Formats: sequence, structure tokens, C-alpha cells
Amino acid sequence: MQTISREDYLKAILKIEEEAGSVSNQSLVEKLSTRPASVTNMLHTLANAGWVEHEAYKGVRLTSAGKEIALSTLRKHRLWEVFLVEKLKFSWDAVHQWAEDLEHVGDEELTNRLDAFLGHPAFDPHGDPIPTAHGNWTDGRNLIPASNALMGDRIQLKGVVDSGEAFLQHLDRLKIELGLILVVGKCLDFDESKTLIWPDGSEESLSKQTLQNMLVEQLNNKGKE
Amino acid sequence: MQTISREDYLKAILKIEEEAGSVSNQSLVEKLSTRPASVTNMLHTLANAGWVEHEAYKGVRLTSAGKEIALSTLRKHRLWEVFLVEKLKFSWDAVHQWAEDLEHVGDEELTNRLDAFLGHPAFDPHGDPIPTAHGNWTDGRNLIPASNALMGDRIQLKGVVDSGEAFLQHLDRLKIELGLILVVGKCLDFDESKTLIWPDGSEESLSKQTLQNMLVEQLNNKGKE
DNA sequence: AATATATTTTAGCCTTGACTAAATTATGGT
DNA sequence: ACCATAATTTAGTCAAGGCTAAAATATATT
Repeated sequence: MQTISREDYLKAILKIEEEAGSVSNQSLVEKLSTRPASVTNMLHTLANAGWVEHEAYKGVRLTSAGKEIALSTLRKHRLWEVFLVEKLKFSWDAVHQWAEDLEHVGDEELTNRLDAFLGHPAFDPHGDPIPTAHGNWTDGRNLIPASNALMGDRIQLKGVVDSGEAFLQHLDRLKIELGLILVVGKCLDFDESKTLIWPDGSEESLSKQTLQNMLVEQLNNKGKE
Repeated sequence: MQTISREDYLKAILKIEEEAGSVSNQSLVEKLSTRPASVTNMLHTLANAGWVEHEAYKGVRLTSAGKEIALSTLRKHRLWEVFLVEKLKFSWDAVHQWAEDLEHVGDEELTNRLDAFLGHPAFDPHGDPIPTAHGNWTDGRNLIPASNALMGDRIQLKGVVDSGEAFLQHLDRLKIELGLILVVGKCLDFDESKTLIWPDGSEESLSKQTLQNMLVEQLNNKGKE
């Protein structure tokens, strides 16, 4: 039985609130790969602790106490991911599981020392913003999916929507990493894939699916929508 | 209920085997601050897994598989302690509890990367030797308790017998840390305390208890027994 | 050798988080 | 409004690791 902690649930609820607005039991089942009854059980526990408000059959919402714990856990998770990549030289597709364990270690002081040691990073290895010690995590950037970029745009990869191992390894195989600057070439209408031009002038065609998962910054206005 | 893992039990058995030769149920109760029935329970679990040999009412011994796990856990624990002190700047009396949690995170690869990142340290912040990746931990040093040093000896603190918070903080208050070189002055017979001379020439008298817990290297032979 | 004391084990129960199966409540199509 | 389907909750279990109280075994003293 691989057990999912209260913090993991709070983190998942936070993410689903951001992504979808409302949090169904089902959405937690999917995000945490568990069973409906387990979710209901845990929601009772969390509601009991005052971390969520839960009305039967209606869904769940974080209280401010719950949100604080969720953000703090997310902060720890992302700081440890930075540690694993920057200091221990793991690749960005290998760090999630260990960070999942490390996030449960230590208190605020340890987290703050880790933060200082890492130089107060603002983003984790997948480009996700790291909440500050006081729960701020408004991401000042204005990223768009690469699928929205238009022909002629210069774009720089700043994040990914899907940070699962499979997708990250797909990017690795394409030699795509955070910071890479590309130019949008031809857009092939029928399947919405695009030709991208590498810094060395070579070209590659990426599928719509891949483009939707790449969060980029537009470096010029040529193709602004 | 703060739960003690199978690895914690194996580590404790290893340490007691070293210190006392044989491992009684009672010795585990004391080392792990738990209850006799919990120990018996866990010994069944460990024997079942093939990590110890346990005969009712007779005591327990690590198998080679058990010893391997114990050493690997000890290695992780001590490497994380080095990380916490060297990189996150915790004091040596504050790291034990977090290392206790961190040692359960990660696999051999993570441990080896951590080891490399830390520069393959041979000793932890308390002077205890760190087992190598292949389970070697024969401590080449020849340390003696400071209580055995004689008048005129130059001694250097290289380890502690008791690495509990209270004792370490006691040393902190005396401004005693690993590496400090002292000279043994007068030995006060009736309670076996000794006067020690600091590098700056000042003197301080330490109790027998404190001296027994300080593991030192003799830097000359003046007082060799 | 017999009894007193200390140690260890057994028996039975608790807690957390998980699971399956069955019952309940919502929702969508007609 | 009614029925089919989907989502959620309830009820009943399980596995780890912990606990207390009582029974069993060892050890020590006379």
C-alpha cells in the first residue's frame, strides 16, 4: 500500500482549484491515482482538521489554513527539485518522485535554509514558480503554449504544462530544454503541427500535442495575436 | 504515534552489536524509546524478512542482508548530516532529527550523488565514520576518550561518544568543536576531572563524564600509557 | 533446589490510510 | 418528469506499527 499523505491531498486540491476552478472527488481520484472511497475518507480527515470545507456530493474547497499548508508543501517540493537538478545533477525527468518524499522532511527553518543555499530560486526545473516563504507565488510571467505562437515569432521555452517523465524525455530526445530559443516556421494546418527553426538553422516539425505542453515567452511582437 | 521504521531497528541493532556484542530486547527498548512488545513484534517482522535471526528469549543477530541495509541506512544518515551542517549551516546538535527523516529518502544512486556532491566525506559532523558505498566502515583512526589522556599530552578532538543534543550543546557552551587541540594540565584525582589548556593559554577544568565522551587523537607520545 | 525478580512474549486492541462492494445522490436525455 | 448513468458516500476489511496487561520464561539469591 503506497500511502498518500494529507499534504499530498492538499497540494492536489490546490492544483485542481487552479486548473479547473472546482474540485471534484473524481478529479482527485485521477490526479492521485487512488480510489473514490479513499478520497472521501481523506476529505473527512482534512475537513475535520479544518483544512478544507467539504459538503457531501458537492465538492471541496481549501480553507486559508489548508492553502497555507499546500503552498508550503509545494514550496518544499520545488526547492528540493532545484536541489536535485542543480546540485546532484539529476535530469529534470528524474526528480519528481524523490522530491515527493523530500517535501515531507524538515520544518520552515530547514526550508528557508535550503532556499538560501540554492540562492532563492524563483522557478523549479520545470519552470513552475516557487512560492515564497510567505505564500506568494504570483507568477509575473506571461507565458503562452507554443501552439499559440504564429509564423515568424521568436519564442523561448520557459515551462511545461505536463511534467511527467514521458513528456520530459520526449523533449530530451528532441534536445529541447528550458531557455531554448526557437523561431516559428511553417504552420501545417491540417493537424496544427508547426515547423520550428533551431538556433543552428535546422528545422523540426512538432505535433500540436507537444506544442500545447510547451509554455513559451514571445520575444518579439511579429505574430502577436 | 511516532513510528519507528524497520531500517531504524536494523541501525539500532547494528550499533548495539558494536557497543555491547549482544543485542537484548531491553537494549532496543532503551535505544529506541519504545516498549518491549513493540520490539518483539518488529523482531518477528525483521526475522520474517530475513534481516535478523531471532530465537525467543535469546536475543537477535543481523544477517548479512540485514547488516547491508543497516550500513546503507547509516551511510545515508551521516551523509545527510554532513549536508545539513556543511551546506545548510545547521549546528551539529540540530541535525540528528532531520537526518533521521532524510535517510529514508532516495535510493543508492541518490546517495552516491549526494556523496559526490559533498566531496566523499569520511566522517560525519560528530566524527563518526561514514560507510562507503560498499559497506566498508573500518575507522582507520585510533581514538581514545579524553579521560585516558595524561598530563602533558597534546590532544585533538576527533569525535564524541554521546551525540545527543544536550551533550553537544554543553560542548558548544565550552567553545569546544571537532579539530580543537588542547593540552592536558593538572589531573585532579578525587573526581578524575582534568584541567585542559586552550590554544590561547586559558585553562578550564572538565568533568570525568565530559572527558569520557570526547574522543581524541594523541598528537605526541609524552603521556602514552 | 526454590523462590523472587527481571525480561520477553502473547493476546487483544488502536490508528492511519488504503481497498472492495453496495447503497445513495446527481445529472442528462428524452 | 423519468430513467439511465455517473459520481459519491457508507460499510466493512486489511496491513503496519504502536500500545497495555497478562502470561511465560530466564536469572539471581538464598
